[in-house]
Amino acid sequence: MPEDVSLATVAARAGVSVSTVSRIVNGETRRASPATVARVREAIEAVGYWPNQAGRALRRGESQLVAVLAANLDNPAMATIASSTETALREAGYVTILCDTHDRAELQDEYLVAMRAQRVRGFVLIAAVASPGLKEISEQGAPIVFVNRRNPVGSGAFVGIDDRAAGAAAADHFVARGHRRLAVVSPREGSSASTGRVDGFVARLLDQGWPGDVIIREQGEGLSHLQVGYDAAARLFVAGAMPDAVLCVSDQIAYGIARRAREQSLAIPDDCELVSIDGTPLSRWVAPWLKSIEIPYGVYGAEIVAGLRSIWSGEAASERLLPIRREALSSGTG
Amino acid sequence: MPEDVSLATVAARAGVSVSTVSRIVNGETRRASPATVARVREAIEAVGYWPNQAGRALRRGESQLVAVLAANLDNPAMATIASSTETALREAGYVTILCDTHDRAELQDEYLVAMRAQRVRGFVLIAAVASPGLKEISEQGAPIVFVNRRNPVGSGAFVGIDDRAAGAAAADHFVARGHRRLAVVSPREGSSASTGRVDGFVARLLDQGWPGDVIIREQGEGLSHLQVGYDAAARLFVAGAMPDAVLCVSDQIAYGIARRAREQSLAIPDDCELVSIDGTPLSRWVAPWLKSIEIPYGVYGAEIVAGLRSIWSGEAASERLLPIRREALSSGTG
DNA sequence: CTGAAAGCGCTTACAG
DNA sequence: CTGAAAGCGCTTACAG
Repeated sequence: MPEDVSLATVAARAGVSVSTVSRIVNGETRRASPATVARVREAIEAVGYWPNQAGRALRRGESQLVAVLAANLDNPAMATIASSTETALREAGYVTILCDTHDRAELQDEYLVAMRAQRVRGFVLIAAVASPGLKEISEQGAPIVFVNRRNPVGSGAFVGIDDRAAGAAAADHFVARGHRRLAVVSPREGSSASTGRVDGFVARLLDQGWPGDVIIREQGEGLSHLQVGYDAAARLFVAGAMPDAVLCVSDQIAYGIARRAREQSLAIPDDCELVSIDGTPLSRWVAPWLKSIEIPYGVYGAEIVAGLRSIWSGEAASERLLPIRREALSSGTG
Repeated sequence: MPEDVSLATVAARAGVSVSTVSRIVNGETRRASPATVARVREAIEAVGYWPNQAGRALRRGESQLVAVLAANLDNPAMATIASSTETALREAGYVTILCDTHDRAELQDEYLVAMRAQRVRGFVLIAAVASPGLKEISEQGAPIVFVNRRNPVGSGAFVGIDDRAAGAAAADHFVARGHRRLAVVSPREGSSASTGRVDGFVARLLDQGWPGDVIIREQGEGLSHLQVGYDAAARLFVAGAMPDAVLCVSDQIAYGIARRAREQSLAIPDDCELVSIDGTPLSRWVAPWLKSIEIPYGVYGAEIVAGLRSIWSGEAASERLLPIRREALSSGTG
């Protein structure tokens, strides 16, 4: 095991005090003689010194840890966001503690408490669920950035897309393609993201004078969006009432619908066009028939870090809406 | 922000010393009077005390942090392992620091150094790459569990499957199905897992007297296994030399091959059967044509924690080979 | 330009 | 049954 090398070890070897070593380690080299700096650096190298972060955290009263709580890492979109956040945090000098809440309120609270005990510098909540603990810490003003789903029990900094605009874009696409019977599928327990997308979709159609009864709003049950789509499609794909086109609020819902379509020998996209608001890279490989309004997951990390920084510097909670990409709508197989 | 409540706060409120509070917090209640315990517990509750982990780590000389370095969280199998590890560690009282090394040696080393500075209690390396830093810490005897890929620069505890046996099982399956022209696709830069699977597959066929020249060993280039499969399939799918069946060392390779097949209007599995060694849950949804030898990712977490524990208790590095499931081979569409 | 000293919050022998 | 004290490794005013 790595022997523990402390400031004192380095100081002894370099023949200086720990204060001096500490300053040099922290980059305060200008008020030390070049000779001392060199000697100390040599000693650091020689003994393989790395600052003990526990000591530093204790003294400074804060760690470099940031807690990222994700609802479900088995969801590729969530995993991609988590990964891009982790990368951006590392580049900014922070260390990511990742927690998978499995979309469960108690687990989320358990993590919130544990992370507080770690004195984390901030929280990133990817698809947060409502919970007493969340309410408490968000009211206390803990530094939290909400991702994809807005704070379900209050307000706060947010990183995501303009969900209503994305829904409206899908509506425009379907209208342009001449579809007549439209549906939208979302999970029964709707997050702010889901409801925003559905609402934007429906509102745009109503605005254009569509009769409400040709817009099917189907909701699905299930632990995963895969299941949600599969469940909803069972009610959607009934003879004589097939929709021409379906908006799926996520890629995984589209996968679930497609599975049901296969089982019922329906052809996607010939019998029914599917469009999602998501567009994860994986879809291009496993679901070439899926058209998507793309969410720029790759840049989430940077925005999330920017959000944390703005909170740390005392600015008001910001709302960062990233631009969606509609190019993939016009290409593809459909 | 959460005010910092320390042992001293609790002690003052309960009218006892910090020593007493500390003992009670740590469950050493038997040598304290019931009245005191009750008073302290009330005080803890009242002020919302949670032990500062930095203080505890500093004093104890070790944290409850465990570093999990994964090569690529965008790979669903890796994300699933990471998530199951995180869950198992939490249940065992540890906190997971997750790092995505993007399969890059320098990044892996950067993380290794940073995690050492955090005084993590152990490392979990999912698909480790060879790097100088890894060589150093593994030689120093740091507590490391290698997952899926064995230590590329030495030895150490391992959690994974019997790769050769899995390859052999695929061979048996193809033979039983009466296929004549067989192929196996793996990444060019092979990990211990890939090469083991390929070797086991080929060895079993040679054992049974197959001529070596009807076994195609194709390797693909690419950052992801998706790309690897897509690349390899370009050379595999040539008129007049089509294989009857292809073993893919991962699901993602199969997805890549399937994409190429679609582009060339080949029917999977009618023109060519695909079998993978992986069997992630997602495949059942997006690739129903894929048969798999299933790796039990769900139980990896528990085994990894068991591996860490055995290292901590001073036992010799263990090799934990989890049972593969072959049931999915005989079902499915193919 | 450099060092002695205090103190962050915790745990743990030790004394009583 | 309980408390005073030391010390984990660090940073930072303060003194020189």
